[in-house]
Amino acid sequence: MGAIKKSINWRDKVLTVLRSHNGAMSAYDVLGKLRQFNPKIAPPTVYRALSALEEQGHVHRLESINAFVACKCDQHQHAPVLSVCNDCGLVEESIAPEVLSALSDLAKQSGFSQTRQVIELHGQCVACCEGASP
Amino acid sequence: MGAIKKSINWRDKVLTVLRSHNGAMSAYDVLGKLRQFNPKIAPPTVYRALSALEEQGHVHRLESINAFVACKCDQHQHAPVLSVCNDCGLVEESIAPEVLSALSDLAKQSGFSQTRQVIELHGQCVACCEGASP
DNA sequence: GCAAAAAATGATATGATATAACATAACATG
DNA sequence: CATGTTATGTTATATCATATCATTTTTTGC
Repeated sequence: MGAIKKSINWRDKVLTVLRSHNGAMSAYDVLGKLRQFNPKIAPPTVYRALSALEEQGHVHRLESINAFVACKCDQHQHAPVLSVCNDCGLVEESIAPEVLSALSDLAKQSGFSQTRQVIELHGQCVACCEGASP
Repeated sequence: MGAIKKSINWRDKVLTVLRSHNGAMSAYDVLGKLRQFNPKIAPPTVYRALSALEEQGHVHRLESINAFVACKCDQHQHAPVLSVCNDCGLVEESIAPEVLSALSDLAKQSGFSQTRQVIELHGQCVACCEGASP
């Protein structure tokens, strides 16, 4: 009984924020958005939510730009290839079994026991390619 | 006009420091080492040297751990696969044409014009695999 | 040689990213 | 309710990186 302060589920809010963007967001971008609701929210809260979401596969971290993006397929146990457009910031997520198997072969050859793959491409997305070369 | 350098060449020193380590070093690790010679050296100097070395292909940046490693083959135009041992920190560098071509195929399919590839594996190196499973 | 231009380096400050450490609150369970 | 577990809040700080502008060095053209 009594006035129980219900805890806020930051994971859901973080995920909602990420899903409302096409491109990647930094943790502090997310923090900024969340502060619109609760000005007192601190970085660890966001990072904890992001870590949990990443473990669950709802969010991917873009290692090469220190940013995060909502998973768009929500369906895979495999590492995605993340393609980042230099021009518009769009992030495409691809499942690429052939890339992964080539990596497995490589690892096997050198006896490296891989537990995690980071595969990121930088360049121009279709729209920006076309727009840029008239 | 000879190509003789008279000022301190931090690039060479940074490269020497990196080459003297098997694993990756953070920029500030390198900075620490260089301060043994010149206590006044500042972060931008190190980052500038690292950027130049990376452009020249003498150094690779490990995006997923914010660290740097000396290139061991010094011979390629192609993006390497960098495998980082979680246990001992060793970084292996591999040339993997099949991985790259699988990535090219993928990019072509989606119309993404790739200009840079980041491919990093995390796991256990051979030595640590064997050591860890008696 | 020497001055102007270009490149590299030095120095200060700050921005951006991320986590350690500990406190408090919520919740499940016997 | 006591207890253990997990999530969240809070403070502080660690870590990574660059903007900016001053100074020095190197190159270039004569």
